Amino acid sequence: MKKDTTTEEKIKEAARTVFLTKGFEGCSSREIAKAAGMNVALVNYYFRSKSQLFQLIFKAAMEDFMESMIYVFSTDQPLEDKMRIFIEREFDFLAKHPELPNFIINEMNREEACTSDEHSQILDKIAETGIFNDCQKAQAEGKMRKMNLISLTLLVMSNCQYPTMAKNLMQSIHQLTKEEYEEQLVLHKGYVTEMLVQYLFPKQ
Amino acid sequence: MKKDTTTEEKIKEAARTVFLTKGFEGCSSREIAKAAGMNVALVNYYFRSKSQLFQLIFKAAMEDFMESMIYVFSTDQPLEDKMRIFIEREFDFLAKHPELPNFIINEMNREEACTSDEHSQILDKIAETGIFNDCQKAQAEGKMRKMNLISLTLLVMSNCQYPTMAKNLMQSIHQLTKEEYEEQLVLHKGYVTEMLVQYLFPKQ
DNA sequence: CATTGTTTTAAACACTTGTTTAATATTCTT
DNA sequence: AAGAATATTAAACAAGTGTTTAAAACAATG
Repeated sequence: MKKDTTTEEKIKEAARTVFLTKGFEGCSSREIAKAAGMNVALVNYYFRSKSQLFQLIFKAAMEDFMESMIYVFSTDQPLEDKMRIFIEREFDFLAKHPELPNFIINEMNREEACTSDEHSQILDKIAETGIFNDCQKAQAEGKMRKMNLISLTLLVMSNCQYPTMAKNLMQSIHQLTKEEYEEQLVLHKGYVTEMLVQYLFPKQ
Repeated sequence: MKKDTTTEEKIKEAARTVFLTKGFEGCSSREIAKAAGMNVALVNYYFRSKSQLFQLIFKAAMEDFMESMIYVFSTDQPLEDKMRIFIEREFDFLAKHPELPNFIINEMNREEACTSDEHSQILDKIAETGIFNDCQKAQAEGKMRKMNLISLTLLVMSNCQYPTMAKNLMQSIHQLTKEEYEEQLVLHKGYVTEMLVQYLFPKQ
């Protein structure tokens, strides 16, 4: 009978934390095995190679990365409210998974990174929520600033993700403790929300 | 007599390009030597160790990273114009050095990264331009939205740097060629300028 | 030219890397 | 309980890692 958490899953969990904090090149198979309390050979026994294990983790991370967006977009609310809730949730999510954006962006920059074909389906999933249609409709009605999808996502992602990504840099520059910066993030979330909503949904 | 570009400099140049594109962990001493057309031993002959060479490169990169800001801030112009010019220059600079922000943020996240003490002087250098005083004055006069320095820098850096950092991710998601994304960046620069100026310097 | 000091090289060092192997332990099936 | 299938281990593999060494090539100085 299989244990409650199988060896395979233990390795996968350990691999996730190690890969996400150190990156593919920044860690060794033995480090992952050690973190899982397992023998090195077991890593390859279950996942054939470090690369294959990594691709598994990366794919899952990418889905986590996108999941929180999808939910909000699917709800039935005014666009402006959706934006507010999305930012709120995104900051919350990133507070819990602060390594995710750096991890994904870095590994996308590696040469051996996964082919680009797979990631276009992300957009499809988001499109399924109807958010993009809503935006186009709002733009046609003059309720939303006219802007293509790329810039729209860029504006939102920039302001939500960068503050988490640059945590150590900002702490170092401004001489802040971990706690002080986390407080700052809460404050910043307010500015970001206000700024984006004002700019994307101009009044009068 | 010393050659026009000494061996030492050749290695330093090669190290810069290799480190910036692949990161400290992503490359080997031999790779750097090869890129410089030199023997491995020479790297350590001139720089003692991979780590010491890296710290040299990192420090220089950090200064490049900050340089473009300083200049604009030192000029004698209205704050709003400074902001516009800064964003313009920052996008230009990042188009020429797209690896810089990712490099710095990543290496800051490594455990063995340089101590945080050194980086606080960055803020001092920026402070010397008087930009922060100008901001406080403008805020006191009601010409600029009240906001602490951290959020102010975060807003600007987020919107300038993230679009470059997430280049591969965005290209992949939106199925864009390198050239298409670069065009998009020019367009996006306009949105960012408009949004930040409107939000930071509200009219009426 | 001989003798310095400096620069460059090939080779070696000990160690870590990803991966495989062959033996052992454990679990499952009958 | 016996045998087959699966899971786990320690050990080994070749290749690559950062770094050092000792000898060679070079340049400068007397």
